[in-house]
Amino acid sequence: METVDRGTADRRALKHVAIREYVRDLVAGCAPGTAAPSERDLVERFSVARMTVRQALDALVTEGVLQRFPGRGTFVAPPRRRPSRVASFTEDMAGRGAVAESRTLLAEKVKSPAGVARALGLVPREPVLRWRRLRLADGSPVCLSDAYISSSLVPGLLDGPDLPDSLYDELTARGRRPTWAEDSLSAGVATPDEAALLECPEGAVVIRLTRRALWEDRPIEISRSVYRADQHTVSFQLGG
Amino acid sequence: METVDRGTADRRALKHVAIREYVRDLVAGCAPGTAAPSERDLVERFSVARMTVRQALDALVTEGVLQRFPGRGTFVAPPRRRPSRVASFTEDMAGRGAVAESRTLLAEKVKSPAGVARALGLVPREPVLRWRRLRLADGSPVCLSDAYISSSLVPGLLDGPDLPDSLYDELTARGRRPTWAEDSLSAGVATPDEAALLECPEGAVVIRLTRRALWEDRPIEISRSVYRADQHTVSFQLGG
DNA sequence: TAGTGGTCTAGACCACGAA
DNA sequence: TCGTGGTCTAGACCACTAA
Repeated sequence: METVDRGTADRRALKHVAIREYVRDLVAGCAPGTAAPSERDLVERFSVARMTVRQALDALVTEGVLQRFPGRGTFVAPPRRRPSRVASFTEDMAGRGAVAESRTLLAEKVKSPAGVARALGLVPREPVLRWRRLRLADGSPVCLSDAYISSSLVPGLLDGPDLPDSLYDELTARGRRPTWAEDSLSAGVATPDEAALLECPEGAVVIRLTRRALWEDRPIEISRSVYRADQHTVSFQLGG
Repeated sequence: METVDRGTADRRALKHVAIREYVRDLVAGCAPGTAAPSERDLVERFSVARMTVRQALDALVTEGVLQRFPGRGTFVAPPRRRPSRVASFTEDMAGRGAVAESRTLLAEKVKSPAGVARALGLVPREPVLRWRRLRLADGSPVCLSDAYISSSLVPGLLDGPDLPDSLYDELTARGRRPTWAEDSLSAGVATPDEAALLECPEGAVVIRLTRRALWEDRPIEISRSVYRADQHTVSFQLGG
């Protein structure tokens, strides 16, 4: 077979990407079960080989946007139930229709305590950022959080004149948003200090949540949070 | 181009599947970073077109078994961090190295209460299975669970002479294992009844967990469980 | 029977990485 | 420079579904 194509790698003009995005737009907002264009339709419309169309549709099928039925056609897939993503307090509150605020109690570079160093995979006493905050939803205290952040991955995070509003927004902006996390949850009662800050009775039931978050398999944040149990429920979705 | 191939759909002999499984076996147990055969090697070995090899490798890349690096080659991928799967109490305990047991307190077909009917997507008063159990780990009481199961999806589940050991094993055997679930978690104190069964002081801190589990987008189980907080921590993994 | 997706061929040129 | 993966062509036959 003779030369067919310069490789089409003219950059920024990948055909399968163009087709994929065309179809994505086309079916955006369509009800599940709506028919997508057939592969041969797309071949004609874009004047490409069928393999190219299939490459485009394969991506959408893998993403869960489309579903193929041999002999029938390609259709908009029903929305996929997904396991929970790693969410920040701010996002968690937004999902509940509340506005998150926080009051910084402590923001400093410290020598990592042994437990923190182990969890973050650092040498003990290696500097880490510690950020302790009281977190509020619609103005009332919900949770007390104490986060240790691996400073080598986000240099200068707490150095600016203003502290970031949201840790995860800041990590996202730096391309360091956690890609995976493990949350461990237990219940107990508030200590006097916790009670004072959370404005609840000493001995009130609280939920304690420890998070270990990784970015690309590298530990980036470990935090302990204490929630007033009378004002908070933790929900999460599990995959099949 | 003339006829090349009978379609190869001779059944049970899909080339890309054969190649995929060959490569999967080849790299099974290999350390992350180990080189996989190059695409052109596989083309020669199997005497197929390169597109066919790519189809095979695409599947393994999507699965997270392999990673491709343009210009370098294809390599065994590092193990992927995954979000939590829907686990049963039995599996949860096994993961902690404990043996799960249970004592059935109630197993009956009842008219669904309004709340349960709503959660399971049933008509109120439509029959559902109710299964209330005390659950133990290595012999000591850990949790009290009360599950409602949509009987139309698993007819006769509690009718046999013996009750199943594990609800999820039984659902799995019937091809009805939940594919997705949402767990909601709160904390509180034990009621006198709960305290008696869990063998803990009245007023002890407990974790309350509600699960709504779906099989193929259809609600199949809703349950409420009460855990002794002094003996239990709930962990879950979140995806990126 | 016509149309759909599933599989496959036998080439091609490209950009990129390592030597 | 050579080998790798990334992209693409212009066809082909198959099984399956719906009319």
